[in-house]
Amino acid sequence: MKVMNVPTDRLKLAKDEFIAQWGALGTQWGINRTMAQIHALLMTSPQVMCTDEVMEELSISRGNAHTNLKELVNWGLIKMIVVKGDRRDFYEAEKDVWQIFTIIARERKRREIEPALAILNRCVAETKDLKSAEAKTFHNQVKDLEEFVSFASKMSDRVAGMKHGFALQLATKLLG
Amino acid sequence: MKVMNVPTDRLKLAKDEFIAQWGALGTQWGINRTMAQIHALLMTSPQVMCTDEVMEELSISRGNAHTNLKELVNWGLIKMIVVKGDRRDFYEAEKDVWQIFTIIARERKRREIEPALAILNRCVAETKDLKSAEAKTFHNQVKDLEEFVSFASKMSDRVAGMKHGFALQLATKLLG
DNA sequence: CATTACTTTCATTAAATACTGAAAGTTCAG
DNA sequence: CTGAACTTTCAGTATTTAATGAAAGTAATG
Repeated sequence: MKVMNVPTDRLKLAKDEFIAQWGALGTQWGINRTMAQIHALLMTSPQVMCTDEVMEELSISRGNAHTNLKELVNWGLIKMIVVKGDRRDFYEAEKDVWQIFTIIARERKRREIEPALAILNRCVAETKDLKSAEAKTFHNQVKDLEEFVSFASKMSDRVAGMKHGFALQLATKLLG
Repeated sequence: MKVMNVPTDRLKLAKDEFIAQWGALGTQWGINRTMAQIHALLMTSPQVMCTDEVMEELSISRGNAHTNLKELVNWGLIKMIVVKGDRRDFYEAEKDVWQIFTIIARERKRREIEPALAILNRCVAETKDLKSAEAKTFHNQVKDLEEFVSFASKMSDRVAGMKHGFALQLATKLLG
């Protein structure tokens, strides 16, 4: 095996650390460990990678690599790349942080906010005409929640739809 | 058993639906089902409730109820209430949606953003002085992430620290 | 059309997470 | 003190979620 020079070795250590920790974080985020690790790996890889390289690098099975690569493609966080003259599928991560942010925001909205809104709307509608004090408490609370979540949802669209520069400008004003 | 009138029955149905669905949603949010259900139950309850009432209502064990009530108190989403002349602990949920939002934002920041920042900072520092092209790619990507996450963290503080009215005003301008 | 080089699926196994219920702990009243 | 009424803990169990690896599928090549 090739003896690595010091800088490369330190890079490898930092990268492995990053991948491992990002994976652990993923679980906090409701994303599975492997998916987060693959994302970290591809995001910091200067080249596109094929399935076998990912398997090798992370010591995971083919099925696992495949499932999670597909899921990342689904989210839009990575793209499949065809290299001509090569049958293998290669993958490349989106690297622009603002893009990554908008993709994650969109996906979280779809998975977390929209179902919540659906439930809230239904519960508001189902109790609109009830007259008891208890029913009114319930109805009002759910309506407040519904209004807030609906509002948050619109805000999220608005912010994620901005160009990076504009968002930054707005935010700077806000922080200033 | 008492025969319920129609409105009460419809309320019960809506409430059960709300609790069940909110619980299911909780799992998407990385919160466990029971914790989300208890939260939904207390948030829409006109009165404070004791452990046994929660157990009864949700058909869960004492241990489970206890653990999750504690966790909700920890988050600050519910408060323990002492009723004098009664040894039992009662619980009451925070009902103001803006308060709920700021509590959840704070908690998510603590659990999701801060650990991420710690890792990113470390990886940036560890690769600052490496010279290879690959190291530079890694360093730059991680630095971009670090800057973005740090920025998002500050934004989150700023927004969650606002008074509801002010946030609303700002947001209205943004949406308008 | 048969071989090769890959991708995809899926039944099984493993790991992580949540729940139960009984036992131990605490507090207070008599 | 003692017992009653409640809270807290935790070992064991159940449920849920993720990973494996082998088998099946697909498509390009000669």
